[in-house]
Amino acid sequence: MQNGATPLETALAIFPFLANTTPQTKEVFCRQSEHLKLSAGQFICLEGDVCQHLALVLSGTARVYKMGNSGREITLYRIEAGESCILTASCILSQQKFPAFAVAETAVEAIGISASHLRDWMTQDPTWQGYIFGLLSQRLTVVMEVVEEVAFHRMDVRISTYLLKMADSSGATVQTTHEAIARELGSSREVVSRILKDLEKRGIVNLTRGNISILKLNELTKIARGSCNPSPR
Amino acid sequence: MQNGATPLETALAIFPFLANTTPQTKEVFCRQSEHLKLSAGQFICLEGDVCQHLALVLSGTARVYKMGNSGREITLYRIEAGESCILTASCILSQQKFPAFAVAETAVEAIGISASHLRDWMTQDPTWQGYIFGLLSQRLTVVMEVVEEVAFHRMDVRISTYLLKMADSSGATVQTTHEAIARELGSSREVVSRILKDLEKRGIVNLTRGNISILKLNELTKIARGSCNPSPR
DNA sequence: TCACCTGTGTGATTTTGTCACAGACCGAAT
DNA sequence: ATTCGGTCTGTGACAAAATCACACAGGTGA
Repeated sequence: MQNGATPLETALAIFPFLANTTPQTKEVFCRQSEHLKLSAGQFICLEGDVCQHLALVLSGTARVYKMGNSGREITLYRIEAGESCILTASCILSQQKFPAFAVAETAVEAIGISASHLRDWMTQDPTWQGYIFGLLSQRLTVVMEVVEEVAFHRMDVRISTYLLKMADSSGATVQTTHEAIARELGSSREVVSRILKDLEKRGIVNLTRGNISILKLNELTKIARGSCNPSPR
Repeated sequence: MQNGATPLETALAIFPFLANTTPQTKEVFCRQSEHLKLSAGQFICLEGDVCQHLALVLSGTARVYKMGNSGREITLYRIEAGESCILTASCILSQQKFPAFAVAETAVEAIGISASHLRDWMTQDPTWQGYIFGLLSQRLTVVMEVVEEVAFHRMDVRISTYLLKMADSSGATVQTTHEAIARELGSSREVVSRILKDLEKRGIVNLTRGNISILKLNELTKIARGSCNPSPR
C-alpha cells in the first residue's frame, strides 16, 4: 500500500468492482483480510496444494505454469495488479487441488481473503461473482490459446511472437535468457538457442549474454505470422 | 425429451440446479427456451462466432476443439448431458468471439436460452451463477491438463492413455480410426498409425480396420505411465 | 588468479510432423 | 460377381524438435 492512503482506498483504486459490493462486504473485506508481501521467487501455490486463501494482487506479477516430469515448464498466464489467482478461487469453491504452480515473478503485494469469506461472497454477492466469473472466463480463453500455440505452431514462430510481445513494451531489445524463453514456451534451452542463433545468422536479431536486440522488426513479424502459410485446409 | 414427461420435468431431471432457482426463472425458462435438436456432425459454434444462445445439453455429446491452419485438430473437452457450453456463456457475458469449434458428436438434444436471459439470470440468480461457475472452473482445469499433455508427454504415452480411457467403458476393444485419435490428441494420422503399428509388433494391441483391441493391458498401462520415468527433477 | 556459477554453442540421436504415395477394405452400383 | 469410389491403413523420405552430452565464454567473489 502507498503513502497516506488507507488500505481500503488502495484496494478500491485497484479493484474497482469493490465499489459495487454491499457495505457489509466492504467492511468485512477491510477488517478481516490480510495484507501479504511476497518477494520475487516465492511460491504462492504448489501443484496439489489445498488452497485456504485467495490472493488479490495489488502490485507485482505472478506466473502460473505447469511442469513436466523432466523439469520442463510452460507458462499458462500471468496475474497482474487488479487480478487474482482464480485458479485458487476455483479450487476453493469446487474443493479441488491446485492443478499448477504459481510463483511471484517480481515482489508481490496482495490482499489475502479466507476461503470461508470467498465462499460467502460468491454465494451472496453478485458483484464478487461477476468479478470472479470475468477472470475465470478470460483465463480459459488464454489457456485455450496456449493449447493452440503448443499444438500447432512451430517454435521459430512462437519465439518470434514472444520476442515481439516483449519488445513493444521496452523498445527493440529484450532482456532475458534463452532458458527463460524456454520456460515460457514449454521448450528446452537448446532449441531456443539454436533458433535464436539462426535468427542472428539471418541478421534479424543480435545476441549478447542475457540480451536479445531486434534488428529487423518486419522480418520478425513475417516469421511470427507463420513463415509457411498453407491455405486453411 | 422423453415419453410422458413435460419439458420442465425432463430439464429438472438433467439439470438438478434448476430446482433451486426462483419460480420466475423457472417459469421463464420453461416458456421462453427453445428445444433444439442437432444431428451428428452439425456445428454448434464456429471459431469467431458471436454467440446469441446458450445450449444446455439434454442428451448426446458435443466436442470442443481447436484447429491449426494445416487442418490438424485437438480436442479440448466434451460436453455431456447436464452440461452446457460455458465457452458460449463466457462469450456472451464478456462479449468475446467464440475461440474454438464446437460440433455435435452424436445427435444432440438441447435447450437453447437467449443471451439476454442468460445475462439476466447471471446477474440476479445465485443458483445460475453457481452452475456456470462450476462448469467454467472445471473446464479450465481440464484444458490446463491438455496443455500439460501436449507440452510434456510423448505420443506413445498419450495414445496409450487414450486407449485405456476408451477401453474401460467398452471392454478391451476400442472402435475408432487412427485419424480420429489424431484429431483427439492434436497429432497426425501417420504418427498415430506408426505408433499403433509398433504397439502391434510388440504384441500389445491388435489392429483391424476401425478397431483396436488391447491384448496386454498391463504393458499398455506401463507405457501410459511414461515409459522412461526420470525422477521429478 | 582461480574456482565457480550462469549462460551459450553445437554435434549426435530420437521422436514427431509433413509430404507423397500405395495398397487394403468395404459398400454400392452395374 | 465385378467394378468403382470412398475410407482406412502402411511406409519411405525428409524436416523440425526434444534430449543427451559436452565444451566454452563471461562474470563474481574468494
